[in-house]
Amino acid sequence: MKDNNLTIYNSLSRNKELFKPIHEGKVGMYVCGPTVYGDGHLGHARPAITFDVLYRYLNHLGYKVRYVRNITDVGHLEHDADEGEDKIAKKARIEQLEPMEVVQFYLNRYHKAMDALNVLPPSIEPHASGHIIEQIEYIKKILESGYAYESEGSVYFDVPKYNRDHNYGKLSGRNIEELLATTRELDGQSEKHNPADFALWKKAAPEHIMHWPSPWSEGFPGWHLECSTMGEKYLGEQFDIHGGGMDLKFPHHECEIAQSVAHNGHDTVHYWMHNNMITINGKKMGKSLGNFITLDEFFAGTHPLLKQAYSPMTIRFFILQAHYRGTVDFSNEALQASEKALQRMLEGYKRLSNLTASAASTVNVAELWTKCYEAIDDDLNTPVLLANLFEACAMVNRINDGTDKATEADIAELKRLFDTFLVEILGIRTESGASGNEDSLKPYEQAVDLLLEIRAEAKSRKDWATSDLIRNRMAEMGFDVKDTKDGVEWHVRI
RNA sequence: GGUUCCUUGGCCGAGUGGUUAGGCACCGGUCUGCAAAACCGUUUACAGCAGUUCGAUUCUGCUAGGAACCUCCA
Repeated sequence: MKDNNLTIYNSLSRNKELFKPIHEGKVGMYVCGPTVYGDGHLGHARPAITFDVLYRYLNHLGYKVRYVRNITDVGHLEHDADEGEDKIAKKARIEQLEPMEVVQFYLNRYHKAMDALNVLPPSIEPHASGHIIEQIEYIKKILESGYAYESEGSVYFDVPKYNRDHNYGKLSGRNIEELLATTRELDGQSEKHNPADFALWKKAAPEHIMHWPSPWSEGFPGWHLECSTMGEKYLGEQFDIHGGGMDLKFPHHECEIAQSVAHNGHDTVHYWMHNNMITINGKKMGKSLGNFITLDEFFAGTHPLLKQAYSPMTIRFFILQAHYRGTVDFSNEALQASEKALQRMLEGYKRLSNLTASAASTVNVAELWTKCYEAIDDDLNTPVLLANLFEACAMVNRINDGTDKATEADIAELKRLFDTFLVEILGIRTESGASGNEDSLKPYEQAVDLLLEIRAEAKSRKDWATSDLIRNRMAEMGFDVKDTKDGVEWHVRI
């Protein structure tokens, strides 16, 4: 177990706080996952990567982490549908597919994209549809506590009543009393007692495809219930970290807090973390605005707004170059800059293996270690961590050029620095996606070396035409070939 | 209308009451068959106004512009 100096910005206190787990040596974290009725877009990559880095870092520190990320495959009502039709059910009907077929289709694609981005799978990935019984039990208990009421086969959470005993709005900073006072008269005929009330259980309309039996009606669970239920089921009545996008703060997370308090009598989550949005032309990239670019479109370069394809690692690097609590604006220019920056970093990493050791060092590697830990400890300041790693890169290059010297021990420490922070914690892949184990890559590498031998031979005859042909054609295939004073360097662009 | 937040050099993007962010691009030099990379060097900042201060990009207030949430959203 390492010393823990990790500070986390807690949305609840609006301050950076030193991270202290509830149970010594263990961390429970829950992150709101995707609703699987469409392909994941760049915005979905943000929380996945942000909390992947947190997960990786907590593991690095020696914690035993249980990371739960849910799959929403039921329960989100569609606003513009009169009957409160389930989004997944609606899409299924349009496409003449079983709802679960749609879920599975998009879930598989989501997993594939996450894998490409080198996002580690969570410990548990529970589906809302697989926890209907738990959600019904959860509702029963809230009804017993008196903070919910049944109405026309649906069950609603009684926000005004809850707010009299507790503070509804403490996470999002909303003054709910004003809201209650101003909106009360407008909505007299609703089955809700108050417009601010939200559904825990919703009676299904006859044409609604996904529904389950319950004590109140044939229906489906409310919008916010799954996270409270599954979080508690897998992490307990109290756990350490709950993450998600900033757009979920209200009402989703606020409702979660209310549900949990009504259910257990106390708060569940110690640290609330929210990643900011990715914007496009200054506006949030989102499903409802229709201004999103899917991850697959980025990888293939097929969207009209894209000037080229961007590799998954470029996307990951791009996201890590900004702090998770700030917005980050999409543009081809920014992505291209990230692509080049990533290449620079990877070349430095690669060079590390071929450095020549000296008797004494002119570099200070220990200081870099300290600075890297300080950066990640400071509320996951990945841009500063990357800046430090670029400093390490420059160090490697200077040692390579002979402008600086390093002992064998320092070179090993430098290598360990990259392996720890770049590979293990930031999750940057340093090898191209070529699949297969080391042994199966051997023939391929030998073939490349052979090709470059022929080129070297051509060069020695000053046959520039042949030499450049090989280099140019290889560049088209995705190889970078560079002549250095010590020979040729090559790698596959990631 | 309510709540919260943002405005940094050509672009992206950190950070701080006085001292280098970093990346990309640009320019000059070294190296090179050419290129690329690398190294050395140079250049371009903190929206505007007022205040607090010995000193503010950093604190306070106002103005302008922009965003998120208040409805499904990562």
